[in-house]
Amino acid sequence: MRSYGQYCALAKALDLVGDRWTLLIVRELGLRGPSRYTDLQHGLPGIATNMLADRLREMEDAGIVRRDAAPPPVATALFQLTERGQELVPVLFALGRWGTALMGERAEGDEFRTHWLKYPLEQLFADAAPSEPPVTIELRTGDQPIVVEATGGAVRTHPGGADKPDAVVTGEPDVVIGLLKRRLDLREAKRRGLRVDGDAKALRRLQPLG
Amino acid sequence: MRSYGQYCALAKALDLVGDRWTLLIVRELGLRGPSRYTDLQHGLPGIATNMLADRLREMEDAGIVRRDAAPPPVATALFQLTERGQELVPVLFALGRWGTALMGERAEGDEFRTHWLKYPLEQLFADAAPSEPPVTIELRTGDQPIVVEATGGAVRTHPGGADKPDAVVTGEPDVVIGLLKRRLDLREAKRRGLRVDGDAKALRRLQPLG
DNA sequence: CGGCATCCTCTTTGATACTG
DNA sequence: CAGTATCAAAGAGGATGCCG
Repeated sequence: MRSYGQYCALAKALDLVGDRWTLLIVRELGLRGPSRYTDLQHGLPGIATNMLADRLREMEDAGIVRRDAAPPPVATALFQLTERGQELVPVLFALGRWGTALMGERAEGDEFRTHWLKYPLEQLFADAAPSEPPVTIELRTGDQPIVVEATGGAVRTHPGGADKPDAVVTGEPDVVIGLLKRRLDLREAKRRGLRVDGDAKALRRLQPLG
Repeated sequence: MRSYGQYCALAKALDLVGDRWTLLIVRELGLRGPSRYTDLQHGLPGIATNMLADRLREMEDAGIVRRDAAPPPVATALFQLTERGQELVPVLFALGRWGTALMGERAEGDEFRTHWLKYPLEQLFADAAPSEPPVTIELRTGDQPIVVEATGGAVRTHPGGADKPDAVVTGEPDVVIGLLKRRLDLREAKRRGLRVDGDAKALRRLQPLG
């Protein structure tokens, strides 16, 4: 990106991260930690392969990304955020929070990856009953399942299936999100193809913030 | 901007505000309030006139900007942020804070406008002596003077000259900023052409945060 | 003068094919 | 797997013209 040529902190920040795709690459690296090139491509549907290569090089030059040779069994390059790059995560939170208002119906053709839910779930929800025993909810709604845990006041997630979940929620991403954010009630969500197995009351532990 | 086509809050936000210049236009409108087209141009050195017109139209469609006909004596259009647009201000703060680390020497050819200092001064400084009487400092460093007031724990600014300032600081923007952020001491700043008239100790009231 | 619209050039992006 | 090469399309930048 050509520089804005303005002696202003915001403009200087945009000189480095204002390019198309750059902040989404930061999102991927923030969510996944050290990642292979192909994993990044999978998490960035729609990106052209030369774009990803260009951006990673520029971000390396900007001191946001570091490229390491992976240890022997893997033998491939791994990309990860530098410390300076990690400091961009609060920026993602601020922009993402602003963007949640835009997460209504899923537009036709919109891609979805389950791991994108991590930051929203952990940032924009609280555990409604901090003193109760933890609950575990498995969401099945994208390319892979994700486990959501409400424990001690906070919400944590990790990819994959749960061992003995209190509830399993299956459905389209926009319906699952609509239910969690309480824009849809359970009846309406079910009408839209959602299924809840196990204890539906466990869902009440996920308290939308803001 | 073409959509990323990703059902993700961050991607949806960037669909609306990820275009070149868009966030800087939000900065201007946030700093100035309702503004005329030409005032926006002045605060956005380097923007092409068609760019500004295009972006304002897109931002209007996106619900971020409202265009009003000004009341009779002015008889020109005024642009301002909608409520939704104002909600972007925390995003500017997050990105700007990240960008402050990039505010070292002013690169040759970098433009500067004094009013850009408002958010940094108010967000990134505190009043070091909340219980002391207020102090007023006038900065003369860009296209116009700006008054910085430390009062009751907080820092406030407004454009223009002060009535009876405790101190007046004159110099190049990067030197003034370096002094306030304490990357330069007074001796070094003076060597770089800075002048302080009045009570230099008043400057101690401006306490850099973070 | 304020507020754009047009025209043209140059750069960036995107799609696809190909390679070590 | 991890990119590079190529080419077409879209977007940005700059100059200038127009109109109330």
